[in-house]
Amino acid sequence: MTEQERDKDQNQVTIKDLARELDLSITTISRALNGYSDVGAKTRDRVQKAARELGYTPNRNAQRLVTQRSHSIGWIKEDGAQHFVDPHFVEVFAGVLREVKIYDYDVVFASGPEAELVQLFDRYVRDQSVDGFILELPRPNDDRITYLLDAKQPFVVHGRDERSEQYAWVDVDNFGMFETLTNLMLAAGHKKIAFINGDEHYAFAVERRRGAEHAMEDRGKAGDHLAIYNAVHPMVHAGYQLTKKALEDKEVTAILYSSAVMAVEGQAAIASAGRTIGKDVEVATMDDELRHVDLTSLEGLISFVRSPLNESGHALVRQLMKQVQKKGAPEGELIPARFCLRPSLPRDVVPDHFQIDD
Amino acid sequence: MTEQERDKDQNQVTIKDLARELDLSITTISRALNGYSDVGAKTRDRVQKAARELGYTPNRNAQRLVTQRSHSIGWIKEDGAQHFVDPHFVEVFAGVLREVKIYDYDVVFASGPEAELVQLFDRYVRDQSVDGFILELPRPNDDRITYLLDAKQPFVVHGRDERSEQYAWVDVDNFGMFETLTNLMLAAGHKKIAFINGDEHYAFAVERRRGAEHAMEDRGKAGDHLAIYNAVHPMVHAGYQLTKKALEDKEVTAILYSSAVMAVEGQAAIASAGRTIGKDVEVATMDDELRHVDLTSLEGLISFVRSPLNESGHALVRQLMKQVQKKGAPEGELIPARFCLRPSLPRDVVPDHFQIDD
DNA sequence: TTGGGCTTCCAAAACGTTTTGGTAGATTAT
DNA sequence: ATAATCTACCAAAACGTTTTGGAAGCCCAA
Repeated sequence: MTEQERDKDQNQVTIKDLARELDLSITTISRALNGYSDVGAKTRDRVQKAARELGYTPNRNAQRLVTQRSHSIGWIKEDGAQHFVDPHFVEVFAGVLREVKIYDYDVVFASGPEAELVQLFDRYVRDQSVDGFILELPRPNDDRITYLLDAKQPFVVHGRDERSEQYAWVDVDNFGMFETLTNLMLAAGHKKIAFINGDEHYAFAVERRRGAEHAMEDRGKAGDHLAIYNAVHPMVHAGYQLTKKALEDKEVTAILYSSAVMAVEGQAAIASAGRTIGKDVEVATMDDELRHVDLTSLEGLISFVRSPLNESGHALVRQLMKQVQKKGAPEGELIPARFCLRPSLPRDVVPDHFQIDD
Repeated sequence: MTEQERDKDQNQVTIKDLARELDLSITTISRALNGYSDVGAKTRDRVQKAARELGYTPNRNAQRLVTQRSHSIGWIKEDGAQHFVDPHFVEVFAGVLREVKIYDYDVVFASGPEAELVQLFDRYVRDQSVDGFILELPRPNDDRITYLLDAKQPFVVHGRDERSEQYAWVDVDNFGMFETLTNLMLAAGHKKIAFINGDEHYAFAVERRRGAEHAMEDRGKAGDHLAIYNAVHPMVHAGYQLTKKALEDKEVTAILYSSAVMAVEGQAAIASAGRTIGKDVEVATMDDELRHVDLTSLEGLISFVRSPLNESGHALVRQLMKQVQKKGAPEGELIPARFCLRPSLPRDVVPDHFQIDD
């Protein structure tokens, strides 16, 4: 075996090699590479140059052991859950992966049956193989949150439950967004509104319904009506089917969608009901800016509330890192939303904390 | 701070604690826990009992350092690629996550721009933070494969390129499946066949086309015709659109789909063209058994080639683990496919290496 | 001259395991 | 009785870092 082959095979160059090469102590090498001030400028440069030339990369496993930091965050998901294949999840995932690189962190991903989820978290905690956790789609009184709070582990939730004071979360203003969309439709004179919502098994969908209902109570006049339809797994083409159903009521003149995927599907149902978007029927949808959903066919015809899930992914990592690096207490972060409204809808109904794109 | 709180906070119980508690050496503890034969049966039991009771969990970071094994595999994906949100990817992902648990391995996931992918692999290799890699959708003469072969790292590819002799891969018989489907249609007397294929930017789609074409050359008679349509990003509802286009040729009586997603979408286009599935037009599709695609509406009406992507995920891990644990050389693995055929199609056309479900 | 304060370096301990190369004592074979 | 083998244990080294607690040399002020 030649020297080169050995190099390539495994013999990583270590801090000790650098020390020998430069005739310095390993302490000095370490501190030079980590930019401490107690090493002279010229030796620092010498060390860094040598490190570059010899292709030194610190061994993460040694660092992990001594610093008690893994430089990894854990993302544990329920196995077999339908939301695993949800395009929304993948979008957040992509955002997270992009953001962790800034902190030089890795993401370790795992899944398990719902009943073993807490055990799984516990193993990662005791393992010390991650420094914190991301979790999503909290349920009421979520086991996982209880465990992590108790174990005093850094974590961040995408969404929130009733204990949201106690931990870091990232969420959008689900209530406010759909309250406002409903108000917009009412203000534009629509009396019967259909709301094609998601599965109310999840907190975000409940919040959205509550927001819409609150607007009806608040601003709706006698005779105004809100009809809610839920897309429940494993309904296929729920957007199409539910729109069709909604339009059986001929008096419905406005439709709200909880997801752009459904809005796109609804388009065909509206057409086949003999209605015309933007004329017979006013449409608005939540738009998470999913990459694989092309909305160009709807651009200009309907209104949007935009809040990119990518951003949520970034925010999740930032909130988690803040805790891991002990640079701040856990806090909630609301991802802003932008309203892109058709001219037919009155701007002044939108509260100030939302942005309006024109 | 009470004792309990300290416990909960961080003070993990180590092997040293067990040694002190049981008045044994740490060597013996270690060997007892790892089931070596040079420790007596009763001490072994004592140690394991104590470990359980004190809640001992070996520190992975220490193990990683000393064993030079990370017990993790790396999965690095191109950032911003459309296939990130592909439901097919998520299905394989879920399969991988389920299988790694058997080996007590973790998955670390990362993404990066295409141009930096090889660098990223290199960092993980030099880091020693993973023991091997999974990669997918190889391109001709793929950089990543070149790098990993050169670095002598264990890895496994989902799909294959022209160097498939040199590394481990998991794939389905794309060529054979579509050759057979085409033969089936020809044998049933169809003269004009439409093939709604995927994006031929990827090797699997090219293979499928080649398989179909090969059948035409081999078995087709004069006047037989194969029309190929490719779903290319960012086409929306490609299944619907391409089917519509395909049926403009009234002589087309058979349609093959490269993906069940498109077959479901095609259903509506077939209906709106005034044709009836199973009567006017014979349909067959590849079915990767995606969880979120409901095929019940097509059951019995069309034929399927089934090859669950979950299985591919499992096989990927098995092939990789074999290398990591030095239990075998890299080899290719073909995931079997099952044909579920309508009665109108002749069984005897299907080669023996495919299974037929009846 | 003495002592204090910088600057620049380093030896050694520590992180928590696994593994190597034993040894002491009991058992068996000669 | 002695040698060989087997059983059950252990001390110490190793993995590759970071961090602690100096120390040596220098400059400057008193």
